[in-house]
Amino acid sequence: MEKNSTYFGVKEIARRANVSIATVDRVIHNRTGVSEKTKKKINEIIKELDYQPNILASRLASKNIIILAVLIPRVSEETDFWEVPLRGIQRADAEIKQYGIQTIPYFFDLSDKDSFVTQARLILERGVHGVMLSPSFIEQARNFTEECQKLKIPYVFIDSNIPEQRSLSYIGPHLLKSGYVGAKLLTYRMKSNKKVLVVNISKEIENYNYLQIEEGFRSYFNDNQMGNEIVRIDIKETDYLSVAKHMTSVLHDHTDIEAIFVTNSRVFTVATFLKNKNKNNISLIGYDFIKENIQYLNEGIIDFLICHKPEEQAYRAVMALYQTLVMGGSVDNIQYMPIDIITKENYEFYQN
Amino acid sequence: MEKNSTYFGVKEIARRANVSIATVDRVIHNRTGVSEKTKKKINEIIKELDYQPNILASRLASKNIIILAVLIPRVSEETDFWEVPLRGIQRADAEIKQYGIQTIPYFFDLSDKDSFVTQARLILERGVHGVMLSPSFIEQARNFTEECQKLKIPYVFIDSNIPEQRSLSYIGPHLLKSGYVGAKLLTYRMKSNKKVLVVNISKEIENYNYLQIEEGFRSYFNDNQMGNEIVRIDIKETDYLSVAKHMTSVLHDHTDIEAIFVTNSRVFTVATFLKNKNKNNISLIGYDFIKENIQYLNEGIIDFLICHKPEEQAYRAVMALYQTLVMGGSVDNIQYMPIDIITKENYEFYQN
DNA sequence: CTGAAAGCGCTTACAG
DNA sequence: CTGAAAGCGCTTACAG
Repeated sequence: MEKNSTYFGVKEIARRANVSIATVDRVIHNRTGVSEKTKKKINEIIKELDYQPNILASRLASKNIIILAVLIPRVSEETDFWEVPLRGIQRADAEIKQYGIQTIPYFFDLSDKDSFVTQARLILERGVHGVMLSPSFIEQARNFTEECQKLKIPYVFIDSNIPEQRSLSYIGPHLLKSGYVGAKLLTYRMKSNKKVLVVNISKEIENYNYLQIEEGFRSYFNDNQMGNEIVRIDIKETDYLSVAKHMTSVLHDHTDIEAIFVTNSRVFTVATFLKNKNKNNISLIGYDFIKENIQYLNEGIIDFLICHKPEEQAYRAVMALYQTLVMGGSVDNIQYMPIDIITKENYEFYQN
Repeated sequence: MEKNSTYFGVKEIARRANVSIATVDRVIHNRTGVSEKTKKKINEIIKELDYQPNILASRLASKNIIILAVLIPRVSEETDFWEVPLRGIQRADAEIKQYGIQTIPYFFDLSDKDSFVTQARLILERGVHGVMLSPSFIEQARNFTEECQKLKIPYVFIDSNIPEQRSLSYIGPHLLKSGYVGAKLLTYRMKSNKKVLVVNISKEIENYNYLQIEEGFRSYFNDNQMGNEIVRIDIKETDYLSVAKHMTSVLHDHTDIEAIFVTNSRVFTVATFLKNKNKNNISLIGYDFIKENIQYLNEGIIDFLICHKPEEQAYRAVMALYQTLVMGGSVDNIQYMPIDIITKENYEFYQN
C-alpha cells in the first residue's frame, strides 16, 4: 500500500526535481508544455524511484471517461453462441466502470455483411477510445480496422484472427491446433480402415476463418500416418433440412463412415439428423458450449465438444483495452485460449 | 462513473439527513456512537438512494491495511505442484495490494503434520483478517479452523474440502465427478473383458480426501454397467522404488490389465515404471499439470491428465476473502472448478 | 513553460 | 453523540 514508509509519489518526485506536482503530472502523461531539460530530469527521478502511479487516485481524480466499443454478432434464433461473450463483456464492464470506463455494444447480423459495415460506421462516428471486435466478415473487418488505425484507435480481435491486420491483440483459439485436438479425440477409439467425415456448415465457406480447423484436423492424420480416408462436405445453408439432405446423400455414398467432425457450433444439426435416422454407431465431435449441443452431448449423440472459453475471450479483450488505455500497460499480441474438451461427464463444471 | 450527474455519495446523504459526513460514515461502517434516531434516518436515505460506496475513494483514504494468510504445502523436490497455486496467490496479491491488502504465505511440509500445526499457530499469533488453506491434514485443519471460527476469522478451503467445517467457501474440484470423468476417458476405447487398475499413492491413504476420486471412478462402471474388473492397490511410500515394486507385483498377478488410473499427481512414477518395463500397450490416466507428467504425456505414455486449475483456485480464494473483507460482498459457499482434460495435443494452451 | 489551488469520494483523528 | 478539517495520491482548470 502507498501508505507505507517507503512509497514515493508525485509529491516526492516534485520535491526532488524542484518543480510542482503539476509539472510532474505533465511528464508522466507525456503532455506538452514542459522544457526538455525538466522533462529529462523528472524522467530520471521517476526511473530511479521506480515510480508506480496509484491508479485508484488517478481514476478518482480524473474526469475523463473512456469509451470502448464492442462489435459482435447479435444473438439470433439460429444460435445463441454470442450470448456468452456478451456475459464476459458485462463482467469486465462491471469491474472497470468504477474506473470511469464505459463499454458500448454494437451488434451486427451474421447473415448480413451490411449490418457489420453500418455498425462499424456508427462506432467511428460515435468516437471511441478502443474497439473489440469479432472479424466475422474478413473483408469488412479489414476496412474497419484500417480506419481505426488511421484514427489511432486500438482494436482487439476475438474468436478468430486476421493476422496481417496489426491488432493490439488477438484473443482466441489456435484454430489449427484445435482441429488437431478434434482429430485426436475422434480417432482415439477408431478402427483404421473406416472413413471420417468433415462437415463445414456456413453461409460463407469461401470466406471462412474456420477452415484452419479442417487443416489442423487433416494434419493430425498425416502426422500420425493414419490410413483413414477423410470425406468432406460443405453445407452452405444452415437450416436443418439442407443439412439433412446433404448428410443423407454423403452417408449414402459412403456407407463406412464411423466418425463425423463438424468444424463449428452447428454440430447440433448433424446430431439431430443422426438421432432422427437412428444412427447411433457414429462418433460425433463438434464445437461450442451451447444449449442444443449440450443436450445432444447429454444424450450421448455428441461424444465431445471442443470449446475455447468465449466468455473469457471477451472479458480479456475488454481488459486488454483497459490495460493499454488506462494503465498504460502492455498486452500480449496473441493470447491463445485453451482448447477445452467437454464431455457428458464434465460439462456441468465447465466455465466459459 | 461517479462523476455523472445522478451519482449520490456520502455528501448528499449527509445533506439530506442534516448531519455531517462523518456521521454518515459511522453508520455506513456500523461504528458505535450514533443515536438510534439518526442512524435510522441515514439508513433510510442510503436505501432510498441505493447508495454504492466508491471503493477507490474508500481504500485511498483508509489507512487500515488488511492481512490475509495463506497456508499451503511447501514446494518439495518430490512435487512442484504447489508452485502453481502460489502463482495464483501472487496474481491476486498484485491486483489487490493497491487496495491495501497484504497476503502472507505460510508453508508446511506435506510429510510432516507438525509443520502444519506450527504454521497454523504462527498465523493465529500474527493476527490476520482472513485465511486461505489447503486442508491436507484433515484433523489438524479442523482444529485450526475451529480456532479461526472463535476469532471470527473467515477461511477458505482450496484443493479439497472439509464440508462439515463451515468455511466461507470451498474452491476446488468435485472429486467424485472428477473420478467419474477419469473412468469415462479410461474406458472410452477399452475392451470390456479387460481389467482396470486403480492406484493410490500417498503417505496418508487412511486420511486421504482424494479417496472420493476412486469412489467416483467406480460409480462410472456401475452406472454404465461395465463388466471390467477393477483391481486396486495402495502404495504408501511415494518413492520410485516402492511404486515399481508394487506395480511389478500387481501386473504379475493380473496379466490382463489394459488401463491404469492413478488418483493423484504421482502418476509420473507409474509412467516411469511403464516406460522402463516397455509396457506401451497400457492406457494411463492421472492428475495434474506438472512437469514430469507433461513429459510423459508428450511421450505418449500418459494418455490423459485431469486438472482442476490450481492457480485459479488459489486466485479465487484470495479474491473471495477480499470480496468479503473489503467489499462487503458475499461469495458462493462452494465453487466447483472445471474438470479439465489435458492431452498431448492441447496441453500447450492449458491455463492452470 | 510552470505553479498554486481546488477537487475526486471517502476516512480519520481531534475537539467538543 | 456529532462535526470541522485535514488528508489519501492524483488531475484539472486557471493564472501567469
